[in-house]
Amino acid sequence: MAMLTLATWNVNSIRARVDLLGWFLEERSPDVLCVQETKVEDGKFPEAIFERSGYRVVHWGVSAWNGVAIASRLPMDRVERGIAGDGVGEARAIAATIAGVRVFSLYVPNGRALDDPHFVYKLEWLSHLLAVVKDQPAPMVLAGDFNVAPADVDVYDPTALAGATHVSAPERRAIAQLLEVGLVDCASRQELESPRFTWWDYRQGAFRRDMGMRIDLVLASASLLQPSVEYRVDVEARRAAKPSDHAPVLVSFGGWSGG
DNA sequence: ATGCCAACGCTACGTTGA
Repeated sequence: MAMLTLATWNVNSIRARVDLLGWFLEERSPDVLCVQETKVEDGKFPEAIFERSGYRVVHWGVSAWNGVAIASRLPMDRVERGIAGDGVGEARAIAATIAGVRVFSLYVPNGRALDDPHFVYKLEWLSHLLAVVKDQPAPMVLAGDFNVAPADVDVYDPTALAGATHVSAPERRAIAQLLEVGLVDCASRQELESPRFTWWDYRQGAFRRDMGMRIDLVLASASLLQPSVEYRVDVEARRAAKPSDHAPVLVSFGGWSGG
């Protein structure tokens, strides 16, 4: 079988995105889709969206906040909720093994402000993630909304964002540490024509003005990117009616094949 | 400094998001 394509998408409520998600699965048809911010409890999760397009799906969510899922056309093994696999705490991580690759769908805490206790929680959560990655044998893929723009080029205006979350040194250090233990930021191989940003605020016509940030990341074991990799941001999904404020990111891995 | 938009929930406006 040919290379596998993985997508990640913060849908900002899966029930509000049923039609657009159905379109995405049919038109883009990734082998694997990592979803964040489903904002729904497990009992009300709309599994049928995935099943009618030929996907199986695993989800961890609670009412209203957070919520993560992985949908796959291939079998999923060793499903674990939470980055410790303990299924406690906020529903921000779910993992499964697909065709020999450990896949994580991640929704990193926002942080709110640099002097907010939630920011400490964000850094601790990322530190815990690093420990999990160090213990996890390659190959793996970390996909999701990291709520960190790794570099100044990943935001529309670094000056305007000075002092804000998502761009601070400790947050960027946490991402750099993930790269130091063997993961590669797939956007570093992006096609020139792909838009850079993955999130644009709903307000003030930010999308039209391309006032965005790249905060949705796909970090993968280096072996998966050989002999080839393709990366793109699906800006059409952000341009659609009733969009999420995030666009999907799609990565095709030459070093990952199923079946 | 705030609202600008969107989504949620014991349908009404406070909370969260980034």
